[in-house]
Amino acid sequence: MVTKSRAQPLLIGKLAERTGVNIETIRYYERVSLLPPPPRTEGRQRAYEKSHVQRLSFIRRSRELGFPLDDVRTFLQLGDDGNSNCSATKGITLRHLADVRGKIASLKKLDRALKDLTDNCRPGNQSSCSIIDALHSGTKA
Amino acid sequence: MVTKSRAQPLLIGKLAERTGVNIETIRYYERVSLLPPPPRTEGRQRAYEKSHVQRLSFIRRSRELGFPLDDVRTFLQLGDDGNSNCSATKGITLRHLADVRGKIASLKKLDRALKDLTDNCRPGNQSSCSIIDALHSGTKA
DNA sequence: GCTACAAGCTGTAGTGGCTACAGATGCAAG
DNA sequence: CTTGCATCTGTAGCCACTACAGCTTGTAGC
Repeated sequence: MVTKSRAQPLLIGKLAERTGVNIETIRYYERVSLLPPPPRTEGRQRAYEKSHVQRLSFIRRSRELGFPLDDVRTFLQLGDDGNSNCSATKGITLRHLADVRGKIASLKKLDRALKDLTDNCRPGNQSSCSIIDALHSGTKA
Repeated sequence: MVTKSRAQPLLIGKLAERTGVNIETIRYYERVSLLPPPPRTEGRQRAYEKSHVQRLSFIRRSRELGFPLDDVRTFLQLGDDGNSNCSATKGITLRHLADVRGKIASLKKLDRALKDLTDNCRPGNQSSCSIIDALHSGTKA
């Protein structure tokens, strides 16, 4: 068994497997300049290295936290510049948190409205439907 | 003062004003067969009637409740068929409600994770940023 | 009638963040 | 040599709009 002194590059399928990111998505990230174009093999296949695994994992974790790609790009640039400008990062994160909370609030309103609608709906009893009626009349329940 | 025995048709701008739906959106709804093509004036401008106001308001209320256009289309068809099939309507609404609740749940997870991230972040103290660090290392806080 | 200008028209492209092809290569095993 | 999988490029589709370019129609004032 020969021990390799250097890790050899990963083809895109392996990178996808290690990071849990779809192959098509990886190529998409390259196209939109989130992931730098990797070196290629002789046969023009992408040959990734450790740094790509790290960068892509970073992107994936950011996406799992719901950051838009533009924010992820900013995070990456801050990192690349050496100064991971902390207050800028915090600002972005706080804005995103506010956004998430706004979405929760409006979804909760929907939840209540939809619950009212279904609670008042008893199919089979009458010819009309209270949900359809509500949508027609503009009343909330 | 002459009283008109029939309401005269609305041009698209007036319909938009009355229903609160964007003009471009109205034309879009026509294109995707949510709103039937209205008769036209001599100059080929859309001339809407009361029924269009009602139908468009129905769509707007459905959209405010977050129903996808396909669901709205189904609701409208049920109405057009005369039998506003109540159990079908309720089924769609319950599915949508479940969807909304799923979204709330995942946004709440995001909320917690983002809050942890920002709580632990105190800019200015050190050169690195705990948020960026967390995104790199994959820890939750 | 003429001139502005508003309002309407059609058709197309862009948004975000992927995802799904089609059709052409690359590459390793049998 | 062939099979069959992986990868390649480029394009189109998803959702529900929104924005724009470039045109025609309608209206109000002079």
